Amino acid sequence: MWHIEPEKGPIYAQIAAEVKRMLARGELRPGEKLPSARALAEEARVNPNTVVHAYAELEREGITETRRGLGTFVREDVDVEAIRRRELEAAARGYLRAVLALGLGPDAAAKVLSEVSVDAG
Amino acid sequence: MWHIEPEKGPIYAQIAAEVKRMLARGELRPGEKLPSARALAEEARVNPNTVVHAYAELEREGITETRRGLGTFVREDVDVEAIRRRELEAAARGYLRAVLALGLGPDAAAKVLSEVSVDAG
DNA sequence: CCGAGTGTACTATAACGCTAGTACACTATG
DNA sequence: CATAGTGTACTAGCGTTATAGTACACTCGG
Repeated sequence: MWHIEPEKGPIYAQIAAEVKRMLARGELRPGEKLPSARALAEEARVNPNTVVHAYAELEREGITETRRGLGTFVREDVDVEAIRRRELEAAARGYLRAVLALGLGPDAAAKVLSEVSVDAG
Repeated sequence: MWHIEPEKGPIYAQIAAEVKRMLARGELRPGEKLPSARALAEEARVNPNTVVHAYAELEREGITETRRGLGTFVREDVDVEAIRRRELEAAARGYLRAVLALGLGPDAAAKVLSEVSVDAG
């Protein structure tokens, strides 16, 4: 679950993104407690400071709240659907931008998308 | 043309990617000379060393060749279509992976793609 | 031969992300 | 009160990326 790829950008950002994805998938719900910074750091083989950084980022975005001595929790009032939509559209825009930058159009974007698979190759 | 966004990953990687995109779009052809490191550095408001780094990366990938005292050139034998295809599929796979990570399927990926536009929002 | 343009090779500095380690404050539970 | 679990706040060091500056080697054209 908490597997980190050091090659793909800042670790703290990956952790924050994974939390958002878990919310979008329903594996994490409003009000639920996230793993403690120390626990998640150990599980993901990462420095506790890095997890703290990730949690701070999530709090900055209004997704979590931190209760000193208690832990970090998903806020009760998060709009999960909005988060999913936002992440989804950001990914789609990024893809579309990349395709246009290659001099091709939305049609090509859709076509290639239907042809690829996620595994290597 | 050579506008760099410091927020989006290593500058040298952005420069290398832009060269590949120009190849894919036909704005740069096999045998053509790239701007000198110093010239491109000035135009992109970037350090010459950074451009050298980018060109070295392109050479490592077999896309360019460097002739000392002359400049850096696109190799005559580059397969432009292969580069375009590779970049395109990499983008598509990245998008698809992101959508699947959100707990949705290829159908949703296609649907959202058809709805978004590249400009903000 | 000379000069301009080019790539190459260094040194040094700085910011950022990450790691490592330590100490302290707060909360709940026994 | 004592303890365990938690968040918070530091200091220090490392590697990568980028900047700045300098010097040198090569190629071409005049």
